[in-house]
Amino acid sequence: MNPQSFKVACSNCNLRELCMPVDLSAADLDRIDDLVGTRRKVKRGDSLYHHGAGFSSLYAIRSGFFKTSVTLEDGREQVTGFQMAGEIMGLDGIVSDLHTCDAVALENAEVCVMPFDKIEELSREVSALQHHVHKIMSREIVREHSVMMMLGSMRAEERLAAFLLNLTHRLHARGFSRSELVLRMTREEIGSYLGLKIETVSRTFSKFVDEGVLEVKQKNLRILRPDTLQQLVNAPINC
Amino acid sequence: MNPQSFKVACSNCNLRELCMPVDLSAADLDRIDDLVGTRRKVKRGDSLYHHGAGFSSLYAIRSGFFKTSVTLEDGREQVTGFQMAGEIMGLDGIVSDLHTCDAVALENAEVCVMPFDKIEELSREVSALQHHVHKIMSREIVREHSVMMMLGSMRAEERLAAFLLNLTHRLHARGFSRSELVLRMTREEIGSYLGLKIETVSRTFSKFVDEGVLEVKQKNLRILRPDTLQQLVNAPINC
DNA sequence: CGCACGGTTGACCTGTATCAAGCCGGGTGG
DNA sequence: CCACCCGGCTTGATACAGGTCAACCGTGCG
Repeated sequence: MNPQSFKVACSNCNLRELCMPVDLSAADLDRIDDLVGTRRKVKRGDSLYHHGAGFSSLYAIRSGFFKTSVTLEDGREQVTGFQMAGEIMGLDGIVSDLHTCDAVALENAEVCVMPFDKIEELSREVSALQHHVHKIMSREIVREHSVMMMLGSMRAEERLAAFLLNLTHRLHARGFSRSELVLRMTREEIGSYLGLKIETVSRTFSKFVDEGVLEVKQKNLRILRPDTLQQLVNAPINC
Repeated sequence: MNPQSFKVACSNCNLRELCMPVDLSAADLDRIDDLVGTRRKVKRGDSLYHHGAGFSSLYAIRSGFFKTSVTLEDGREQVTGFQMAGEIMGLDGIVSDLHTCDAVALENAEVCVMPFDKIEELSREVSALQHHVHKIMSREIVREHSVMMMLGSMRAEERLAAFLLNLTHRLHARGFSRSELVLRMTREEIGSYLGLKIETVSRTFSKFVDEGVLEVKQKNLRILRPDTLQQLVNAPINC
């Protein structure tokens, strides 16, 4: 087999529109193909990087599903996000050249490794890429604002509703169903992300089922009444 | 008076080491002086920008104190941060060219207005600036992780302790006392930031006073036993 | 002087945590 | 192929941190 066929190339990657700028000239696209040095497979349960490790690259998820988390000295873990295909990981490492969170694969995954010095170098020459990098970081900041809103100002039901809507929204953008999904994380990980204990997550799922909003069969969910979830997210406090 | 004396210049700004790269050549420093188009004064209570407004610039705080917040449709406000001299605001606007949060001055303030297209242009030529911008955004992401940890996994006392240590840490970096500080925000704003109600914030302050950890006289605080606060948090303070 | 606003404190309530028991489904080994 | 086990999940009973409601206080300003 021709070794060329193994060449990593963004230009023919079907996730390109998710992780790369859209309006590139053919010449720029060619150069961007060089961004991805290698690919890396990560087995379910293994970590892509962990806190304290040196930072050198950003990672674009080609397939699979990750969680990122930070940990307190006493062992308390806070899940800071769940990442899926087309999303970029590793931004936390830029500021101090050390990763500050852990990234663990929740299912077998493959990522494109993009050395950050290469990204910076190419960004200086391709302004569309430069702006794209800025947007990715800004998007992450804005996402975290909404997590802060969830954690600081919402009740358990509202947090879970917001979480489910966010997941389906992102899955739908990747061609999956709007109403059916498979959770890749445990109830405990959902709880950590939402600032809730596992029992509360479970009870809230059950409540949604009782109300006919959701069908739950282990990790398989079907959203029967997305409108009800949506109302919960921006509902007045005493409903 | 010579109009030159009014020229905005980072090169002779005493906050430069806080908001600009440290190791610039004289030539690069010259160019960076052009980044700041204008300065803008913001009166206490006024907003620097608000959600929905178009994005065009980042802002470096020269003096004063700000809060940033996001708001739910039903009016619930979540304070996402407090910003002081030398810190950069406006990063939330990059992703969609619209601001998604409000920035309100908690005391009369002055900011340096840095048009973002200029920042990008100059970043392409001065790699130290480019990397600095990346670091600022990454730092904000990491900061928000620790807020998520606070909101998701800490109890009221721990949150307030973490908040106070973070504030004094940043104030100390600006030459202020490690143990005495003046709160520029209300108890309600602290509560919003920490995901607590005003009564809980007040009670927790009182508890710290009872325990001899803190002296509180309205907005004036004196930290008597920083070690006790540190133990409560048992985590390194980032940012 | 008196009002208004931010803050404190007390009494009580409730949403979520905690503790505990049991269930379910998938994997393993006999 | 079944029995068992184990990890993830659910459910119930109870506890408690923090929320809610309400009264009051202190300071600063008109």
